[in-house]
Amino acid sequence: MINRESAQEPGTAERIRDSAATLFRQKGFNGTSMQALATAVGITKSSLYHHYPSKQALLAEIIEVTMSRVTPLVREIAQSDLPATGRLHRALTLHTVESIRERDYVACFSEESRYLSPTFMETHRKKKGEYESLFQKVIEEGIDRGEFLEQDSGLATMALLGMCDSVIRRYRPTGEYAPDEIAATFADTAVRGLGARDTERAAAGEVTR
Amino acid sequence: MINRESAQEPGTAERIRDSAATLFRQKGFNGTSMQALATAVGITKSSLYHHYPSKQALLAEIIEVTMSRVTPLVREIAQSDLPATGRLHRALTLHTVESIRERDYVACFSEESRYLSPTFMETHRKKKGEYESLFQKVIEEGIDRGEFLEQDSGLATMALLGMCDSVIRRYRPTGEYAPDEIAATFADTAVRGLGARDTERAAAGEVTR
DNA sequence: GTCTATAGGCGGATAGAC
DNA sequence: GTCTATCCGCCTATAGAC
Repeated sequence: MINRESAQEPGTAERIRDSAATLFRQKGFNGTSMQALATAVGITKSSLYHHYPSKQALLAEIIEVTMSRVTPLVREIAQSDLPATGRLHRALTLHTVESIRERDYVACFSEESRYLSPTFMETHRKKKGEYESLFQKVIEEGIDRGEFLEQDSGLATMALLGMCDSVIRRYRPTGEYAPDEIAATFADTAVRGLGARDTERAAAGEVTR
Repeated sequence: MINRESAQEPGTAERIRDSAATLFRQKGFNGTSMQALATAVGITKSSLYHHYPSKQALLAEIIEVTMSRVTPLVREIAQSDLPATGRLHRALTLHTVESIRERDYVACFSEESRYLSPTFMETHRKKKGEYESLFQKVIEEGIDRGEFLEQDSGLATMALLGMCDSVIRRYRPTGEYAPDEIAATFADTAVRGLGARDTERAAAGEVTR
């Protein structure tokens, strides 16, 4: 049994998905036409519909693939054996690095998912909630153990994920900052923002990706 | 000389602008048709063009109005006589409260400005840079005076503004949090994230709006 | 699996009457 | 300042040949 997906040559469906993610991030979902996508891929507009039943389904697929890939990685960190401070730092670093490394896909997830039709949206909302609750639980544990200051964990989760998500809009690959540098700095600022005592030790458990 | 703009009854141009801001935030610039806007205002599509020459000009006007209103308020705080920590806290609180209170307009500024045509974009980029540099300068002063930890002020500005901007996407007016509460909490988290020693004193200079 | 051709509607914008 | 009528191009999506 050969696993085509994880292998070398990308199939047409995957090339379409990649180009779509890039265009959706650059021009927005509603600013990208199927014609423009077809041109980018190098096939005709009609051929797209052989691989995906609709533009909506294509967006949904991009988002789904992203969630399915990143969620387990964050879950593993969140459920590991470190102090909450270290787990939060590692999870946020991973989240931020992925947001830069796979920015086309992640941008579709965080910026363009609002254009999902009601059917797709329902599924998406649930999975996104589960993903963010991974972070919130770590924050709650950190508060309970006295690693972080007493505070509302919902607002804290909003603040920290909002901060890290912003790299998608603000990061420029030509810029002066390396992805790892940004991710580490953001995670530092984040855990310090919750009132963590020893940011240094938290950073020690950094992910290298 | 009567100032029409600041008075009671909004003219048609202003009603169009308000409706447009609401729709652009909800459905996105490219997801909002001139027909939908006309219906929301209660006039015909053609009548819109008597007040604004194009959809682009309408978006540009919304963004311009927002910048012109908020920038002086932040500038006054940034150039006031408080320690950097207090100035940053007050400025971020104002920024966040405004992002909630005038979310339709601010969302057009922060989320939809990317759809501006090159002509309008150039002007916008400059003014946005000036606005954000107000925050960056306060952060730099805070670092120089030892109020904040030694760090890259550009990344810090990205992180903090990204965090506060996220309320636009994440805040739900039906939610459990009051605007002031969110703004104060975010500002607390932000200045703490830079390593400010006394967040309490910073919060003392809170804005009430 | 890709193509040509086309359906059928909606997009932004304009002309010109009142 | 608002209307009706209209231009024309582009939109998503489908039919059906190869």
